[in-house]
Amino acid sequence: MSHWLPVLVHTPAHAALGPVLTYRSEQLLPAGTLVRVPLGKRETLGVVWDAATAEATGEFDPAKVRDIAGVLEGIPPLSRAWQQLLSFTAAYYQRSAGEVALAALPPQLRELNPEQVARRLKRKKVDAGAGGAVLAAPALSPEQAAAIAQIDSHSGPFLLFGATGSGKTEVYLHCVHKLLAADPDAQALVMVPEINLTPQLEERFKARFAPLYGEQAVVSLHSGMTNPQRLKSWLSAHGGAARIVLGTRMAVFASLPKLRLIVVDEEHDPSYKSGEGARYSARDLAVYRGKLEGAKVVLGSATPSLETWHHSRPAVDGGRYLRLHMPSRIGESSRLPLVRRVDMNHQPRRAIFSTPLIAAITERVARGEQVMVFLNRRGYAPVLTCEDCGWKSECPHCSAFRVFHKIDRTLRCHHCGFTERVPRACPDCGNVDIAPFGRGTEQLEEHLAELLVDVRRHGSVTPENPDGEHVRIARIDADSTKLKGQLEEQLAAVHAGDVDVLVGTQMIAKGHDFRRITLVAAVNPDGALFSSDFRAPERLFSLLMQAAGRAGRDASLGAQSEVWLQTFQPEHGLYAALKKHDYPTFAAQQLKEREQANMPPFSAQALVRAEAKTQEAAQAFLNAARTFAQTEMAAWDGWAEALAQVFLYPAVPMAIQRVANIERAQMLIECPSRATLQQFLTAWQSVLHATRSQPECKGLIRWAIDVDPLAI
DNA sequence: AGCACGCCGACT
DNA sequence: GTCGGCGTGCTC
Repeated sequence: MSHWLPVLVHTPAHAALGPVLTYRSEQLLPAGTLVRVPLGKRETLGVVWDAATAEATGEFDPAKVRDIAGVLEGIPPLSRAWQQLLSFTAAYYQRSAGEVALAALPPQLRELNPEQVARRLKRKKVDAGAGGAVLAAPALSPEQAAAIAQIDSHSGPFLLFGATGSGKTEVYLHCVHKLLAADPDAQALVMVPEINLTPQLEERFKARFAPLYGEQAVVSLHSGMTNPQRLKSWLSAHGGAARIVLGTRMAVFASLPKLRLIVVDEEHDPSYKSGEGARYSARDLAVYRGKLEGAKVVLGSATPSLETWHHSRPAVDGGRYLRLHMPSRIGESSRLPLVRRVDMNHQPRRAIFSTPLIAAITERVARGEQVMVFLNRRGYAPVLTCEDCGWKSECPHCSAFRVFHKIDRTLRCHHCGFTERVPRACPDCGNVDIAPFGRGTEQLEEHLAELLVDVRRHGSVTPENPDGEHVRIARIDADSTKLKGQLEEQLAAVHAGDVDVLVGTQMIAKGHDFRRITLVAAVNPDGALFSSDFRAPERLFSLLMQAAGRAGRDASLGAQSEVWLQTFQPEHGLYAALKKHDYPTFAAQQLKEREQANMPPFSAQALVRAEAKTQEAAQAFLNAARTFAQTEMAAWDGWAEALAQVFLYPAVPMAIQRVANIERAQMLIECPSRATLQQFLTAWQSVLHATRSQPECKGLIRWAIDVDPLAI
C-alpha cells in the first residue's frame, strides 16, 4: 500500500511551484522525517510535512507524482515545534516553507545520501565521561541573585537590562547550570550577535560545563564553521547529546528536542536580523520559539532595542516582557567612566583631534595606560577630489565614492569591491593635486603617530636605552583583520600591553574586554544625529555606550577612566543622556518621538526592494504593484477594511541607487497592525508575481520583501 | 534554487 | 568553426 506524502524541498517562493510537493512512499512517514526525493533531473533533500498545514493545499497533477528516493534513517523526525517555527517564519517573512526549512538545516545534509548519513551517525560517540575540576561559580552580586530569582519564578520572556560589566554572562551561566542540573535532558540555546564572540563564549561555557557533562555537551553553530563541523554540532543537538548550543542568528533554527531556555545576548544588535533569503529576526523568532516550546527566553542588553524596551514596560501598561535591572558594575571596577563632550565649534576648523583630547591621550599614554580611538569609517579618506576641476573618486559601477586606501595606494568601492590604483593625476583634467577629503581610520592612525612622535612609551626610557621607544599604535578594522587569525593576533597584542593606542571601527567597541584601556574617544560621532534612518540615534547610543563599556574595567589602574566625544552638538539630548549613562531617559525620548510619528514599535513596517537594469523599471514595478493594491485589491471581497489600514508609500530610489551596475528602488509599507500587514503581504505576493510580466517592468532582475526592516 | 535548452558575441 | 554569456521555462 503506498501513501502520498507532502514534502518540502528547497524552492523559492516565487518559483511557479507549489510550496509543498507530493511524493509517493511505501511507508507512511511522520511529518518532520528527512527524505531524499527526485526533483527534475536531480535528487534533493526534502522534509516530510504535515498534510494539514496551510502549505499543503496546492493543486497538482496526480500523474506526475514520483516515489521518494530514500529516507535518512537514524535521524529522528524534526519535532512538531520545529515544524511550527518554520511554518511561522515562512509565513511571517513571506518566503516559501521549503526555502526556509532547507536553509535552516546544515548544508551538508543536503549533499549526503542516506548511506553517508548512516555512516556519519555510526561514528563512535565519545563517552560522556564527565571529569576534570569543576569550576566553582563565582559568588553572585545581589543584583545577579535577584535577577536569577525572578527568572526562576516567572515564565518570561525576560529583558535582562544590565550595564556593561554588570555580569550578565554569569546570570546566563547560572540559569543554564540550574536548568541542566534539574532536568537531565534539558537543552539550552545561547545566541550572540557575531561569530567573533562565539569562541570566548564557548570557552567560558566549556570551562563551566565540560567537567560536569563532558566536552561534547557544549557545541557551536555559526557560519564560520566548516560544513562537517556544522553537521556534527547539528546532529548532536538534534540527538540530544548537546545540552548547550552556542551560536549566531542561524542557531535559532537548530533542532533542540528538549529546549527549555533561550538566551539572546546583546539582543539589540542588528546582526540578529538576516539580510539574505528570509529576512528573519533571530531575536523575534527566539521569543516566538520560546512560546511554542515552553522555553524561557532571556534577552540581555545594556542598551535594549526600543522594541524590546517597549515590550518590557510595566505589565499594567501592557508590557509583555519582565524587565530585570542590573545597574551596577560588579567587582572592583564599579565606577562608571566619566563622559566628556568636546565642543568642536570651538576648535580649529578641520581639526581631527581637539587640543584637549590630544593632551589627554598623551597624558594617558605617558602613564602607561591604553587609549582607544573610535571612528566608524575605514580607509584613509572616504573620497578623493581634484581641487581644479571638481573630479571625485566615483565608482564607475555604483552611485558611491570609492574610498582612498593609502596603505596600498588604491581606490576601493566598499559596495561592489571595484579597486584601482590611485591615479597619479586627476583623470579628468590632469591636475596632480588630487586630495583626500574627510577621514578614515588609516588617516587617524597616521595622524596620531605624528602627534605622539615625541612621546615615549611608559617605562621605556632607561639608562641603557636613553631614547626610549615610540608609542605603539594599532588599527583594528575590517581591512586589518581580513586574514584569518589577524583579529585574534591584534587583540592579543592589545591585551599583552604591546599597544598604547588602539584605533578602530565599531569592531573594537563590541564585546572585547580590554582591561587596561582608560580612555575611549569617539572622534566624529555626529553623523547619526542627522541621519534619515530613524534608528540611527538608537544605534549610536548603543555603540557609544558599548565603547564606554570598554573603558576602565581594571580599576586597579586607579585613574578615573573617561569617554571623550568630539561633537558639534554638545547639547544634544543623546549625548546628555550618554553622559549620565542613562539609557531609560534616552529610550523614553526616542519612544515618544516614535509614537508621535507612528513609527515602530507603534506601527509595523515592511519594505519591498526591487533590483533592475534601469531605475525606471525598478520603480515602475513597485508602483504598478502599489496601484494594483490600491485599486483592484481594494475591490476584492472583504479586503477594503484591511487595505484602509495599509499605507503604501510611492517607490523611491534606494540611498545607494546603483550597486555593481544594478539599479535599486524600494517601497515602504506601513500598517498599525502586524497581523493585518502580514495578511496583506501574503495576498499581495501574487500581485507582485503577476506585475513582473508587465511590459514596463522589463529589465526587472529580482525583488524581495523585508518584514520589520532595520534600515530604510 | 538548480538545471536544461536556446540563441548571439569573442576566442582556440 | 566552438565556448560561453544569461534569458526563459520546468520541476511533485
